[in-house]
Amino acid sequence: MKSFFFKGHMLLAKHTDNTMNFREIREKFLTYFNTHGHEIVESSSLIPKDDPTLLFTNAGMVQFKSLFLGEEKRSYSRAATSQKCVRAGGKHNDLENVGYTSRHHTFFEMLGNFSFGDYFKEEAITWAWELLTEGYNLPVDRLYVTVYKDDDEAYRIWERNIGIPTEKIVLLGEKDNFWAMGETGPCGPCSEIHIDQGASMGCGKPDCAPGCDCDRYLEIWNLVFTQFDRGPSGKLTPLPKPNIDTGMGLERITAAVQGVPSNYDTDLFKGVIDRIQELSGKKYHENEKQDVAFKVIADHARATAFLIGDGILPSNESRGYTLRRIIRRAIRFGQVLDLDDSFLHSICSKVIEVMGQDYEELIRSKSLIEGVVNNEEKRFADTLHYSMKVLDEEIETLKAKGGDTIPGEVAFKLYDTYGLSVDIVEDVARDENLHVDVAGFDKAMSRQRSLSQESWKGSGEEEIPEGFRSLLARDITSRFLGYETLCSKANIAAILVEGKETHSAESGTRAEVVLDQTPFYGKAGGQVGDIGWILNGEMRFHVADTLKYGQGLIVHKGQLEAGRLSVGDEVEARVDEEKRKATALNHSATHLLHAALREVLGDHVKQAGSMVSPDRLRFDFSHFTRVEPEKLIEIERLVNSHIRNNLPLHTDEMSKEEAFKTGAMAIFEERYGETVRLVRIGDGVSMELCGGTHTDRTGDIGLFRIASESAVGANVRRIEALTGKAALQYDQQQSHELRLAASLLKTSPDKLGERLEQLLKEYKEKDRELESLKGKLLSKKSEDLLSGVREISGIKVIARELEAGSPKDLRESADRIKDKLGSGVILLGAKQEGKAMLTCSVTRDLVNRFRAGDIIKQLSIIVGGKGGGRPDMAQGGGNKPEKMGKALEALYDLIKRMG
RNA sequence: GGGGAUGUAGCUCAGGUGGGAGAGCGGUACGUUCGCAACGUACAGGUCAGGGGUUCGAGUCCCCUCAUCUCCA
Repeated sequence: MKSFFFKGHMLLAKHTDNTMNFREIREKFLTYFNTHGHEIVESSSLIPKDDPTLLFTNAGMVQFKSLFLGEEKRSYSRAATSQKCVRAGGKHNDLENVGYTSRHHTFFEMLGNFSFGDYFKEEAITWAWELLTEGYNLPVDRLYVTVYKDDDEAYRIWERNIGIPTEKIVLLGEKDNFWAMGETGPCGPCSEIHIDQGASMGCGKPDCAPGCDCDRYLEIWNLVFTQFDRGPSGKLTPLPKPNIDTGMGLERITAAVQGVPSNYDTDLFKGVIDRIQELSGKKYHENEKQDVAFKVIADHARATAFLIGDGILPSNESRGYTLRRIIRRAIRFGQVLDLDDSFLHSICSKVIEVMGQDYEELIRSKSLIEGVVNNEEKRFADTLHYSMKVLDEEIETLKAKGGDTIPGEVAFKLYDTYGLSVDIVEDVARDENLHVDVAGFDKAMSRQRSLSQESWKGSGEEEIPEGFRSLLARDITSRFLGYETLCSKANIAAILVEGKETHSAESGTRAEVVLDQTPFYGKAGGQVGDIGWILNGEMRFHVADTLKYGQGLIVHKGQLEAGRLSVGDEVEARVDEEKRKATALNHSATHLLHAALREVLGDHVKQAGSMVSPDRLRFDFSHFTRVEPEKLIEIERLVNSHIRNNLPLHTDEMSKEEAFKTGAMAIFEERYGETVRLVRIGDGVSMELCGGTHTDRTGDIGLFRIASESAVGANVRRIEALTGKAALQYDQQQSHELRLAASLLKTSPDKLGERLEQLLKEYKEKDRELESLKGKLLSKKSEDLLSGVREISGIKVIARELEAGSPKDLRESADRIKDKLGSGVILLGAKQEGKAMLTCSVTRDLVNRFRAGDIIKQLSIIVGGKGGGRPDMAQGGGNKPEKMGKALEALYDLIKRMG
């Protein structure tokens, strides 16, 4: 990597000590703050937990939000992170800008240091300056700072303590330098550090300065001083303990340190761009249009790899849809570089290579990432094909009308409904010598935007209820004893009734109880909460469900059946043993199933959701197609053989690093603490990080049966299965049904298939026989009917009532008579369930004189209804069957008049 | 979360205003042919996504549900 700087950008990198690569830059940041007492916290997932307001983690402070709000306490009050962030979709959306600038990304890493009521402005500013100028050796003369106009304190620190000349301190207003989490809540002024990239990068205006929109002054670090609480009225109240929240994009600081003009010229992107060059045969920095494509593909490949690595799969809604758009945008720009065949997965592999050493989730998901991207490339080709067809039709109708401009509405419909982007429409239009009304398109677009914006309610992520947030804020948690015991003594730590804390509860009330320690397992990791009882002498509280909030708040939800409950009481907590044991069997079986799926279907299989209850287990996993029945049998067989081998299960607590070294599987959706619990089955059969409760040996499971396999959404399948007693019951039920079916068919279960085939064949033969008999009967009848033919004005006319079950039967009778009659008018009627049906048929030679449709319209009125049809055949009816005779008779008069 | 589109034979799809469920490809059988490809003939294959409603009558109109696609947030 070092060679990159020397060879490629020696000239650009003249002013800094440029031997640092991006990993060293990241490392330096973290160790710098670590030596200043900061806890180095791992990046949280791109899926924000417990936060309905966000689609993706988009800043370093996201995982600390509850600390800033004072809702949670941790062992540290200073932290530093390098946080994975995505800005695409949702409130911050940079997707459309990526490629056209040197700074925008959908995925980036945010370096940040945070103070939770600990140090404040002075330290934040001093450290930031020291790290930039001494740690990273950025040239002092090119650094500028901005300060919020009313923030005298920060101004003073910059000027006096740091010694920045006043002409290099720029005062900015609310828009640029005042930060708020939302309409209300914590907020405060901020101060940014900019680097002057030289006049050649700028707009050249005389008043160009930090804060200008051009590229000359690049913001590299934003220091936010959260010192106020904004009330609903807009009034700012100083916080008793102000916070620090800073953010510095790794990509930007790397570009600055390495002295390159664009983030895409840093070693973060070098390998990825090289791979694109190899695949396309095109060179980066050769032509502007192609460079856009290089940037888009490089950026989007990073976002794609990281999003899938955090468990997001392409779909047609929400997060999954944003991922799909990112993938498709990359594919579309691939066409600019003549990258037609599936190329993106190969770029993603390169991303994994470059970033994987610091983000092991990428390596763990390698085959999933490649498989998903491959699959998406195929799907995209399908929708493109379909939408192009619609466009062709639109162009055809446009040309037929003699127009030369594709209306904005049409372009919008193509985009909105069929997913065909405007630039593709424009390309096609150019070939056809047509224009596109882009202004009209934009108008339709902004209308759609405002409509959608109004309806945004949140991402659907559950928030922790208010009452429990306040318990967490006071550090009230419960020690979990449930791995070792199902029954223990405990003290009541809190009681909530209808979401509000209270000191005691009377018999009969529904309540939520928190104990200082408990054997009850709170719903987590897919395993349902325990049920059971909390007892004390006369007092009897039935626990119907157990929930877990935050890191360790376990809540027993249920009803006080007898006695009185008060905070501080000593009680006995007893879990329903039978239910818990059944759950444990299902949970251990889930691990075996997961392992078997990976063995039979491949490494791309990853848990995408799970539900473990006493009755059954449900397992959702990433997979691209239906699981064939043969594979299901194989999976079932594999799990059962592990059960018969009666393998031991071991659980160990260890550090996260240690656990990952063992190669254990971790589940995307879980946020793990520093110490994790590793559940091992046998000798390497299964290793998963899991907080759930398990059985001691696999043999306890007894029997494992897959009950169903189905689709949940794009790329996700679901298996439902049973174990132990439930599996046996299921089996017995199935074989009972089988025996019943066999005995009904007078055969044995093993010959049931054969017998059914034979019966179906017979059934078909009988059906055919029935049809032919019906036909014979009809032609016999029609002969009878022919005898009733009357000649009116030289036209053969038949009007008769017969027995028929449906309009179809009537029609067929009429057809037969028509065949025999040669020429004439036929009217047939039938009664059924208080209704009258009529069918009129006119032979081809007479349709010019008599129209069946007209005839039936007039006659249907007589039976109290309506009718219609074609000239040669028409049907009608009404709800007065008693008038049938009159209607039939009326035909003769009608023919007389019309003829 | 809000909007648009699609759902018909194994596959790709057609079915103006409500009035006999179709085509092409594929499948099976037979034929032309030494054989293959090709062609011809015949046949099989359908809960028109599911449920409710309007109507004498619904693939078609209305309402609900589901799945897939797509745009916005």
